[in-house]
Amino acid sequence: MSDLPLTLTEPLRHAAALIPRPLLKGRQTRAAILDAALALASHMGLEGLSIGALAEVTQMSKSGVFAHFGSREELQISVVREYHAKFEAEIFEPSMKAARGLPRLRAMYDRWFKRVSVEIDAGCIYISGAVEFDDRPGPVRDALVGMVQTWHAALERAIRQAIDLRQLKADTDPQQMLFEIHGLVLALHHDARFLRRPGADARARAGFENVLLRYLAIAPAAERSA
Amino acid sequence: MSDLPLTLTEPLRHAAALIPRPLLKGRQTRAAILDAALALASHMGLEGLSIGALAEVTQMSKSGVFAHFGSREELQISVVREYHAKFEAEIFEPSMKAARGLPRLRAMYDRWFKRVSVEIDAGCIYISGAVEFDDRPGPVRDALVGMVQTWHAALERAIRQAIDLRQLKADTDPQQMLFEIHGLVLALHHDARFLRRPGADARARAGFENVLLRYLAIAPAAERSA
DNA sequence: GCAAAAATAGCACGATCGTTCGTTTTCATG
DNA sequence: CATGAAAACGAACGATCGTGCTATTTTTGC
Repeated sequence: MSDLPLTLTEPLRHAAALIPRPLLKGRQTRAAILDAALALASHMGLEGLSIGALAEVTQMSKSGVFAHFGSREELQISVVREYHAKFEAEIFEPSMKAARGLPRLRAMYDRWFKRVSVEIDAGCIYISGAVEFDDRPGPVRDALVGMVQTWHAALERAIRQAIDLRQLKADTDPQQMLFEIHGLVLALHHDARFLRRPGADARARAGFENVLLRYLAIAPAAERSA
Repeated sequence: MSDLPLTLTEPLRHAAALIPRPLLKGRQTRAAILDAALALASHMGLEGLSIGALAEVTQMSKSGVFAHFGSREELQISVVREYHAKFEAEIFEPSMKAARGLPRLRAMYDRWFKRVSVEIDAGCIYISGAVEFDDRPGPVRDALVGMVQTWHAALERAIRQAIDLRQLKADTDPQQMLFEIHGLVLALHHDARFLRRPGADARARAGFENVLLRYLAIAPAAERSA
């Protein structure tokens, strides 16, 4: 029930995994369940996630799985949080090692982009969740919205820094640019996963360069890539 | 079961409604059910569409509703076909009255765009269906893919005509341009319906102009709009 | 209006859903 | 090793799902 503070980053999650403290076995099976739930939700969507199917996959009883979350809704929220944690660890944080401004924005887009297309089989829960819960109020939707906004804010920050560094035109509208970049990722997700059109990732890359071209302060030849 | 030929446009649907021929009452209640199903699927998704809820809404018995389609899957396919018919009638066909090339492309985008954002409450089934069925093989997915491809082909045709008419640069890659435009619509759907961000439609319009700006053969000042 | 046919209702089925409760097993620790 | 707590199980619940059946009602063609 009370599940660590509501912070989006949940910094304690990994710390608790390292220290062999109480680590009451429950926490690690909970993590295992969450792992399976994440995979399941990637294929069936958050709404398609069922406790019965989850119990079968994890070789547990339904009630055993259920006890870890207290309700289906809490399970869904936990899955969203878990996805967010992984997204931050694998997409956001590594990109922060790139230099501020354009290189960092590029790094973010590259990793985001790969997560949506190339990556083996996992569908992006941010995208599928957005469609599933755009009409369905409640805590699951709220959690999803919050985390997507966190990611968008990070992207917008990178854009603003690129403007401040004179890499992008001074009159660039960060939200407009973000909108266009986000559209490319959504189109990639659609074409690659749904239409299964080959070459979608090349078009997403080209699209990014095209967007950049429009907002870039100087000729592309002079740009330095990390 | 056998439900008129498999043609995507189903030209007989309306014709049958006009001629007071057999018009076995079943057809018109079927149409009423389909209407309700369309509204329901717009909110709950195609997977959230249940025969029980549909029976309640239409004030019929479950078996009465069921009899019209023979299976849930066939109901879903019928909903997809119905949506496609409406989409063609309200988006595609009116746009064909615009002049070939750029004006027609603009008309298509405008109507598409309005359908996704402004329009009262109906979520776009092409978009939600794409996410729901990207991982789920079967006839519903096949129907969806076919109809989305039909629409994309129409857009691509308009782009190619604009190239032939020298309105767009000769080296324009139609699929690339389509990809970018499609992304704008998806981003609009996401920002307007999920994030409920105000001004998303303005950004979608601006994005379209930006894409156009890149592929336009001549300076935008010289362009004539219908 | 009558008979044939089509449309709808009523009922029941097996399955699965989320959830509850009481028991049993497993674990962490004195 | 003993003991209390935590974790997992098993069975059952009410609800809803899609889908068969068999009546019953409504519509259609003559």
